[in-house]
Amino acid sequence: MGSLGVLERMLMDLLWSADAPLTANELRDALLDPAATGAKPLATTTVLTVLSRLESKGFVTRDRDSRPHGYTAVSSRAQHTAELMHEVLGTTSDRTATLARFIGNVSPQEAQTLRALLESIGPSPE
Amino acid sequence: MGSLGVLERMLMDLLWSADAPLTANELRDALLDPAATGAKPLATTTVLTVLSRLESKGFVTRDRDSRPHGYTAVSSRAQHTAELMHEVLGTTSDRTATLARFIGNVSPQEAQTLRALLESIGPSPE
DNA sequence: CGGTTTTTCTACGTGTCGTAGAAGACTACT
DNA sequence: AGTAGTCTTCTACGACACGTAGAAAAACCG
Repeated sequence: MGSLGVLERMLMDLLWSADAPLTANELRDALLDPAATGAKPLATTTVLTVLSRLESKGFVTRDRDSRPHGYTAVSSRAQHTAELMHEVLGTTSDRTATLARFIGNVSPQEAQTLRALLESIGPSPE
Repeated sequence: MGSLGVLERMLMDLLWSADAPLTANELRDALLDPAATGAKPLATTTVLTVLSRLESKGFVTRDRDSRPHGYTAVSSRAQHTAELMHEVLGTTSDRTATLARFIGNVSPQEAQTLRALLESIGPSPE
């Protein structure tokens, strides 16, 4: 599946949370900031390599003109996750049954959220 | 993620479609049946190895008493897929936004299905 | 008991990912 | 423009998951 490794995932999380392009060094530093709980410093090249892989997988774009290349997530975290969910859903032939199990496990609040979302998409035909 | 390899997936598909436990040889044969389009025969041991891995991952159980061990999927395909979807959903912090994107991409028919399912789970207030 | 079938153990090749050094390209400052 | 510093690319290696399967051990059947 189009899943991500651990480091890849951490970088994507940072890029998703950022509202502007980030450079490799900014990302490397950001990986140490929070708590620094046993966080070992990564080589910049490590970050660069992973960013390249993410680029070739289509998850990030880089601005090749600005010199410290700025990296940006292609789609939002929500978008990406939703796509993954659809991908997973697509692996089954029994979509309705799957959705039933899926719905059967959401919290009441989320059920409410879903109802609202379905309303907004296309008002329920009475 | 708890995803499966190609062969693992094919075996799970067979087990999910079966209503009775299958043996390794039955599974190996089943992998050739359909079309046989470039399907190369697998060694029985290959199937056994993968089944063992699937067992240790908790996806199948085997009946160790009957002699050609009978293998059975632990949960239905729908159940498994739904769990995967929840797993994916759990990787985001922004669950509502993710659900919004998810709902935004379902077909109208499926939206209808979802409405019905949400109704049955707990009638919409009002 | 002996042959056949089944299971377990072990292993190897490939692909992906984390990791990073070395070399090359680019920027900036003097 | 030249040199020092920074950034990127190239290349590589170890670890792990998975597809693949042989060899050996265990169990079954006649």
